[in-house]
Amino acid sequence: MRLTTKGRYAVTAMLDLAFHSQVKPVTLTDIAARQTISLSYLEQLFARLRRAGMVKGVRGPGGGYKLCRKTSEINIADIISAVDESLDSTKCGGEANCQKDQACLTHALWMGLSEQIRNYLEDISLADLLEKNQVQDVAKRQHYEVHQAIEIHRHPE
Amino acid sequence: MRLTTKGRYAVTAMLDLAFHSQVKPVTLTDIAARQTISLSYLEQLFARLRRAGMVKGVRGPGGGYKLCRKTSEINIADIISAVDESLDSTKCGGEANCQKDQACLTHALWMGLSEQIRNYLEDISLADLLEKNQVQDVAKRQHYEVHQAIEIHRHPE
DNA sequence: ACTTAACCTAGTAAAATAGTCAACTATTAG
DNA sequence: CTAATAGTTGACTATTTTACTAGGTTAAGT
Repeated sequence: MRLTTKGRYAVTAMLDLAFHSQVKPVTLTDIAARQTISLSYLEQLFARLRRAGMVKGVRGPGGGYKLCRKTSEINIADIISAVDESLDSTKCGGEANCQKDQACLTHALWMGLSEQIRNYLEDISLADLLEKNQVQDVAKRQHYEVHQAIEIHRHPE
Repeated sequence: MRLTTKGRYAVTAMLDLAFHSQVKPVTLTDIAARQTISLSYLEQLFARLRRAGMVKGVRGPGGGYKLCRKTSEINIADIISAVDESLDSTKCGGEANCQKDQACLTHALWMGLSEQIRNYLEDISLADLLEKNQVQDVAKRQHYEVHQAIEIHRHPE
């Protein structure tokens, strides 16, 4: 399991979706605006998330995306796996033949680490994250920030 | 702490160095040949490892690199930190202002994960890895593999 | 019909990764 | 001393991944 910014974008978007889609579907346009991620990049990410069966797209006006499962049944490891092409960190895909049909020196190390990270992230669900007060606070602020985003950048000449 | 192939290369090279440098310094040329990493890429990695005070270069004939500390005092997290420029996985470098001076939604998550991974890797020293039989076996095989690399790929016509 | 928003394709800019090349310096064996 | 060794450095190239843009098509609601 690699850890890059791509997975972070996906988790952030899913968290935003989980928070805002309780009533009706959420458009990618909204997520893009709130999380400052480009719309088309979100489309790419959500195409993968949809193929992985994690979200469902609803077309037409009033449409958007919603979660396929409950927030307590969606864990972070799955989200990252869905958007990350090569989810093995061992180069040989667990085949242990990275180098001339031999296990590479650090093969066991990376397998162990990969498992460790996966275990950690599998135990964290979107629901867990939503429960945390800090996240809710941030999300609320992002909800209303538009109205207050002005009047800051005025410095004396 | 990000996890990419770059860090893996560094750990592999350091492990090779730890194994072979017990008597005399090891040249990057040797490591490059054994681990099939390009010499110049190794030079880049070892330049960073040297600046981080983990290895020492010995010039002239019979020279090469050797470890500055004992294998039991070099952990994997330090190696990865040394070669990886941006060792924070939070985009804002722990400043919690990734987005318009606010903590991003997933800030706490990535901080926790980063710490988790670091803890895991800090507890593993080069000595630990060397002790593992599997690693020693592989290293020995790599020592002698040249003599046996033929006669495999003959299949009946 | 018209709008909305998912869905899809192709391309592209920027960054990180991986590797190359060439010049230079310090060391040491002979 | 000299030549060979091997680290040191910087600039440069190629590839891949990441992030984004532009343009469409399709399905659903009004």
